[in-house]
Parts: sequence; structure tokens; C-alpha cells
Amino acid sequence: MTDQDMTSALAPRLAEAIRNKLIAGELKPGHRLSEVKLSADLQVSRNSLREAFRLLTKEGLLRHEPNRGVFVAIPSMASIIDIYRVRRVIECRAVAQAYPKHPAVGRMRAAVEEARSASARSDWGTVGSANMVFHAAIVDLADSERLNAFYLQIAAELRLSFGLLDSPELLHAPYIELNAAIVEKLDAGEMQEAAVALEAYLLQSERTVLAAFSRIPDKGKA
Amino acid sequence: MTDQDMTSALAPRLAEAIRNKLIAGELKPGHRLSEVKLSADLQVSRNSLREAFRLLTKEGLLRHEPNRGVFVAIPSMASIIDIYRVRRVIECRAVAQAYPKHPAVGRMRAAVEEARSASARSDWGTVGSANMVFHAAIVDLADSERLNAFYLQIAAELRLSFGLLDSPELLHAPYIELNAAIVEKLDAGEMQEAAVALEAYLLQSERTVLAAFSRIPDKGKA
DNA sequence: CTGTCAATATTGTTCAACGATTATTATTTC
DNA sequence: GAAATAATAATCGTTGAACAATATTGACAG
Repeated sequence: MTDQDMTSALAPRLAEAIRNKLIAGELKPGHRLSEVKLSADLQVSRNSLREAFRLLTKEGLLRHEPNRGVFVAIPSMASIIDIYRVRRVIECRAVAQAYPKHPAVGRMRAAVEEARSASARSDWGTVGSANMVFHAAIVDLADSERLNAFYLQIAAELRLSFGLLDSPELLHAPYIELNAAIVEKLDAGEMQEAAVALEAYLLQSERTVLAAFSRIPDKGKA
Repeated sequence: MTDQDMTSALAPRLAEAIRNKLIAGELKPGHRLSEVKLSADLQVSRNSLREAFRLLTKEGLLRHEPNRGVFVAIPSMASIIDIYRVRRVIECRAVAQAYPKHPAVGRMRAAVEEARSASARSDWGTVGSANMVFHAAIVDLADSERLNAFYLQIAAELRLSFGLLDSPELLHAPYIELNAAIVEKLDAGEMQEAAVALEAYLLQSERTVLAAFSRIPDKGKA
């Protein structure tokens, strides 16, 4: 079922497969990806694999060192800070300028509901995914496919960082009700208030993530 | 001098060469790029060229149709509208939240000066480039490398659209003094005013570009 | 004129090869 | 024994050719 999907080209499918392994944490940051070994494992040629590598390198998930190979990108504090800056720029503005009856608001509401029910059964993985959907919907308020595509990349990169952290509960649970509050404000037409709430929210989230990140013992080890 | 630069990999250099041809207008939108022909022209293998194609496709400059080949992306009104949406989201926010003494402000000022002097000698190409530098500097106010990289892509895509339009004077000249006004407001610490001025500016620019675009006779022709 | 079908051309993918660069090991020298 | 150096192995970078899959073209029959 998974390897007979000839609908699209091989390289993008490879990229997606590797991307999933990355955000699932199966491939750890700093690990080196051998072309010959991976191409043998995935039953594809070296050339096709290299094409997939280019894609992921441009997305920031892999790092390419000339004549040495590709490595899983190692998230740093700088990258986390950078990503949150991007999020504040895009998400806050998207909310501030949002049209209150935009279809994406419905998706935001649905994401909050799913997060709540998942939280009730302590399914923090689903809570995290729902949270991702929520913020992707926020970006969609701006009605720009380029912004959406860009955000998807950023989000994947952020997930890579999250993979290094444990305690997903602490990382996602506190924000469910904050998300709900933002939807409420949007429904009430209070876009400006929603934007400032989101900004404070993102700043707090950034602090939490950075704090968790700083508690990682040693990340310079292979 | 240009073909012995072994410092970086081949594919990115190819991509840059093709990108330059694209924004210079040497390759017209809708044109199909044959793998065998181009690889022969550029003296590289088909595999290397394909790697470069992936890069440019992900940047939105080329379009890939399965089993048919790659084509120069055809700018549409929708893409122009989308790009301007992105610009308003990013640039306005960057200005509104800017630190008035940010180093990028100096580059903005320098870009205005260059545009003025180029305008005096009717060098509209340079005026356009200086304008690009100005806006890239605006984005840099947000201090995010990811935002900078993203904006570079968007700008390249916009340049592709500009290539279809004539009368570069009308497209760039009116904005020189508006740029200068934004720098002044930033210097005065009036970030909010600068942001609203920039927003009006971008809206006007979008209208101008769309109007010029709609005057293109027939863009469905090969 | 239209639909069918073969012929042709182009892309998609793989493989094998070779030079260049890097990592590793062995050797030499002090 | 330790450091420096040379030889070896492994990997990447790029190329060229090959074959299958798909799309385009053109001929042809009705």
C-alpha cells in the first residue's frame, strides 16, 4: 500500500518518507545519512535519494556538508528563536487582519475541540498535532498559499526541535484554552485583542521551549 | 573565472545561473526547458541539471509537470496578489516592530540614495535593484534568517512577473520618495506611522502592477 | 473531419564508473 | 611511546549510458 503509490514522482515521496521519520524522531539530529546505505534500505537509487536530500536540505531539515554527506539538522537555540520570530510576524499579523467569518476559523475551532478531547484521555501526541493544525489555520487566515507553504516548513523544523524534548504534556496542554480564547475573540470580532493574546502566547511558548531545550544534557555528542 | 569556481556544488550554481536568466527575461514564462538541450548547452549532465531544476521548482520559478518536463512559471494575477499579501504581512510587521537603530536602516538609507542618483540618470534598472535592496533591508529589520531567505524567493518570483511588464520607470520611480519617507519616520521613531505608510505604498504598488499586467495582450500564447 | 493506433521523443529511474575529498589506518621518526 | 606523515579505504560529486514509462506526433481508416 505504501510503495505502490505511483501517483507522484519518486523523489518527493522519498522526501516525505524521510521527513516523517525526522519529525517522528526516528532519525536523531546530528546523525549522518549515508547515501549508499539509505538508498539500499529504501530500495531506490542513489540519484533519486540525492534529489530527495536537496528538497529536505532546502527545507532546513537536513544539513549538507560538501564531500562529507548530509546530516540531520541539529536544532539550536538560535533556530528556535528564529522560528518563533517568524511565527510572531506571520501569525499575529494574520490574526490582526483576519476576516472574522473566514473558513479557517472553523478549522481553528475544530482543532481546539480535538485537542480538548485528546487532552481528556491524555493523548498528548494528538494534542500536539491538533495544536499544529490550529496554528496552520491561523496562517491560512491571511489567504496566501506561499505563506501557508512557508509555515508548513517552519512547523516541520520546529517539530524536529520538539523531538529532542520530552514532556509533550507541558509543551502543548497549557495552550489549549489559550487557543480557545483566541477563537472566541475572533468570533467576537476583536481581532486586535486576539492578536495581542496570540503574541503573549507565542512569547510564553518560546520561553517554555527554550527552557526545556536548555535542560538537554549534551547535544554535542553523536 | 565563472566556470572554475569549484567552491560550491554544481547544482546550486546551475540553479543560480538559470535563476539569473529567468529574472533577466532571457527565458520567457511558459517556455519548456528540455533536459537534454539545456544539459548540452550548459555542458553538464542531465542528472546535475535535474537537481538544479528541483531547487528552482521549490522556489516557484519553474513548474514541473509529470512526464512532460519543466516550464518557466507563468506569473498570474493570482500569484501577484499572493506575493503582495506576503509582502504586506512581513514588511509591515517588520517595520512596525523595528528597532529604530537597527543596522538595516542604514542599508535602507543607502538604497534610497542609490535609487535617487540612478533615477537622475534615468537608469531604471538600477532603480529597480535598489528598490529590491530597500525592501530586503526592511525584512531584515525582523532579524530572522528564515524570513530573509523566504523573502528573497518571493522577490525573485515577483521579478519574474516584472519581466513581463515594460515601462520600468512607472514601476519603480514613483516609490523612491515614498521609501525615503519611510526611512525618515523610522529615524524619528514613528514605527507605527512608517508601517501604515508602507502598507498604503504596497497597496498602491500592487494596483499599479496588476493594472500593467492586465494590459498584457495575450499571455496564453507559447 | 474524427478517432484509432503505431512511431517517435522526452522524461523517470537506475546503474556503473571515475576523480576528488575526507576519514582511517599504518608507518616512520624522534 | 607519541607525534607527524604517508598509504589506504570509504564516501561524495559528477558523468554517461541504459531501459521503462509516458506523452506527443503523424498516418490512416472510416
